This record gives sequence, C-alpha cells and structure tokens, in this order.
Amino acid sequence: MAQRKNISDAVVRRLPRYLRYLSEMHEHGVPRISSRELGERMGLTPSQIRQDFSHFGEFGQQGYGYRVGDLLAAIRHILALDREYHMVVFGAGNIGQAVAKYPNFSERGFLIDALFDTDPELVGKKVEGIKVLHWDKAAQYLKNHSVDIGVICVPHAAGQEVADRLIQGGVRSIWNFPPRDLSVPEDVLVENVHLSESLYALVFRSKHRDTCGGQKG
Amino acid sequence: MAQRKNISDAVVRRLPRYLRYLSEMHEHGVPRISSRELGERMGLTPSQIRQDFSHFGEFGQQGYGYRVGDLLAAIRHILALDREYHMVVFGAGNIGQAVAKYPNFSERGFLIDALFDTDPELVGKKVEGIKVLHWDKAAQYLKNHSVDIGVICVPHAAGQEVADRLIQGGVRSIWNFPPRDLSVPEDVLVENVHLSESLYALVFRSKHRDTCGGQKG
DNA sequence: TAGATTGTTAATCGATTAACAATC
DNA sequence: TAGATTGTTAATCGATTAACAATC
Repeated sequence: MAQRKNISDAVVRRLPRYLRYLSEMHEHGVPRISSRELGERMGLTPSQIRQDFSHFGEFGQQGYGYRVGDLLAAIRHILALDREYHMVVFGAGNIGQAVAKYPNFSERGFLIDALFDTDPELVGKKVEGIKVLHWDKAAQYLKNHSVDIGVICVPHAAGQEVADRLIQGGVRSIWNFPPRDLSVPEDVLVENVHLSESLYALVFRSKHRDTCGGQKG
Repeated sequence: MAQRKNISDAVVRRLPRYLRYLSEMHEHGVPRISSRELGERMGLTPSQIRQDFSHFGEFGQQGYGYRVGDLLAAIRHILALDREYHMVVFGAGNIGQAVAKYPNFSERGFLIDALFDTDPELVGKKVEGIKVLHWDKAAQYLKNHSVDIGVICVPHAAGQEVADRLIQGGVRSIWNFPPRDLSVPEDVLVENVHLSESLYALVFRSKHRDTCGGQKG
C-alpha cells in the first residue's frame, strides 16, 4: 500500500538507521532477519518495525521474516539512494571542507561538484579535487549546472543570503549547518545540522542524567 | 515546580532553539516577549512554549510576558551552559579538526584540551593551538585530567574501541560522529551526529516533497 | 480598571505498542 | 502439519493544543 498517508518525521529518521543495520548484516552475509531480532539489535519493538515498513509496502514473508538483501534494496529505493545527487557547498572553511572530503558521500552517489567561497586565498584552488569558485560565479554556475542539494557552511550571518542565492538559482533542497533557521519558500526543503544544539542537548541530559538517559541523536 | 517529571526528548531538542532565538532578541535589545510572539517567530504554538517552560519553573508574568534577559539566563542555566566543559577529541581528521576549530565552542565554554590520533604525521603537532597526542597516551591523559565530554571523530570501524577507552578513562558523556551506534553502560550518555543520516532524510523528503515538507533537523 | 498573558488543567491528536487472523 | 512471523487493526500511551481561572 505504498505510502497512502504522510510519513511522519519519526519514521523518516528511522529509515536511514534501518539501512545502516541492514547494510551491515548484508555485508556479514546474514540472509534473513525477523522483526523481533532486528528490534532486539536496534532497540525497537517488532511492532514498530513492521508498522514502519508497512507504510511502503509488504517486504516480508509470514513465518520467515525478511530477506536482508531484498529489504535493503527496498529501503535504499524508498530513501531514493539508488541514484546520484549533485551538490555544491558554500563556504570552504572547516566544516565545508570536512563535508567535501567526507568519503562516504561520494561513495554513496553524493557528488560535490563545486565549492564556493569569498576568501581569495581559497578561490581558484582545489580541495580534494573540487574547484573552489568565488561567490560571484554562483549565479552563473547554477544557471549552467543542475544542482540537487545546496550545502551551507558559511558563518551564520551569511547563511540567509546564501540560501537566497541557491533558491534564486533553482536549488530546492538545502543542507544547512550554521546555527540559524532559514526563511525559504514553501517548496524548498531545509535540513538543519546544528552542531551546538546537539552538544547542548548532550550537556542537558548529562546534567539531568537520572531523569533522561540512553543513546540519542 | 522545577522538573517533577522526566523531560521528553522533544522538549530537550527545543531548549537550545529557545536559547538561540532569545540570545538574538537579547542582542537586539528586545526587552520582553510573549509566548504568542515567540511562537510566531519560531513556528510553535504559544501553548507549547508555555508548557515547555513550565517544566522548569515560572519565568513569566501574567499580562506582561517574559523578560528576555531573565528568560535567557534561566534557559542557559537549565541547559547547564553557565559553566565550562573540558573535552577531548579522538580523531584529528576532517571532522575532528572542524570540531576543534569551531569558534562557537570555545566562546561558549566548551574547551577542547587535547586531540588524539594515530597518524604519525599529526601526532606532536598542534591544531589551533591544541596538541595532538597519540592514542597510546590516552589512558594516561584521562587518568590525570578531568574530561567532561569525549568526542569521537575516527573512522567508524574504530568508534567502539575509542568509546571503550573513553569510558575506561572515566568519561561519561560521548559525542559520536561515526555512523555506528555505540554500546555503552547505562550511566554513559551518547549523543549521535550522523551526517549521512541527516542527508538521507533530506533526500527522502525531497523525493516525497508533497507528502512531507518544511524545515527539519 | 480593562486588556493581556501567564501557568495549568482538560481535550485532542498522533505515535507506539499489543493483539491476532492470515499464511508461509 | 506445526511453529513462526507477517501485515493490520485496535488499544494504549504520550505529546501537543485548547481552554480558562488567576493576576499583573
């Protein structure tokens, strides 16, 4: 019954985690898994796992469970990871370079085609084989290239301006690192990675260790 | 009625966001804010905001709202950001260095005292004024220094081993970047930052743009 | 005082868990 | 066949929203 209703954010956040566990099992040659056993490994209830999968179709077999390889392929497809994505990164500082150099991304089909910065020290150089262009070239670049995802790694004061440029250039998915919420049109998606807020949450739970607890994030 | 019940993760994740908005308002000299107006700015309902705050005490005034400065100080205290934290980072690669160099952290009292790596090219050098030590020195270091937070930025195959070393050395809060869940004793807290999973969630929502939507993360 | 807005209690909504018929 | 396990419907649990008395 592939996707009748809206998928809740809670489910969306669990999908990549299923992918990770299944990938690992698949690499280890595990041929089948039941929701009970997967739940034990991941710390979820079997009910939740079956409920989650049922949003997208029927992937298991009564009395048997799930074929790891098939389920893995299905989730990869559900997450739309069976294609390539073209990305550009604004801001070639620490975080921008870390993103550009992160090997998992290119392996997984996330291709970083260009870096943009204003620093004359950086512009014209290459980082990990990716050319660093000046911001002034961005509009031109976006006109001539199809970009699926724009990554914002500039200081937070410049974040909104960069977002505006990306949107102006037709980019509709933004991965946003600076600690500021962006205002964007309805049809543009923003995924935030706010490192400080993650750290603050850790510190809070650490202070209130007794009342909270466990592994999060 | 400061913290009678457990604080849900949803609330914990909103607290840093309140802090961010209030900081900004405070910097702009805004003296007061009502839950209605704060809700409008943040995209939350006034009810939720009042409900959230009420977990920790009474910070407002009927008919008036909240004094921005006071509320900011209260939330800073609730988040335990009114003290310093000593951190060590394992893995001085791209992400480890990005964390070490991130200026917001030291400004906010998150002090990175040491980096650990195995790469002989890096060991002995300094990154942003922080000495890079060999992993072999970690046990010794942890014996002699009080470390509040251990940051894991090593390749994911080494993550669990590093976690074990940190825990062995008495560290009870771990900020974990590699894409693998750690197994830790009950009294150890782990906060995960799984970049790929964040990116996958963006891609999923992008594919199903109509059924999901908005700003997340 | 009158208007505004809080903190809290009650109602609603949504997500998780349990139960179970279907069936491999 | 008997045992196991699915997909789904129903029950429960928790989080969000609405309502409102208290009061600045």
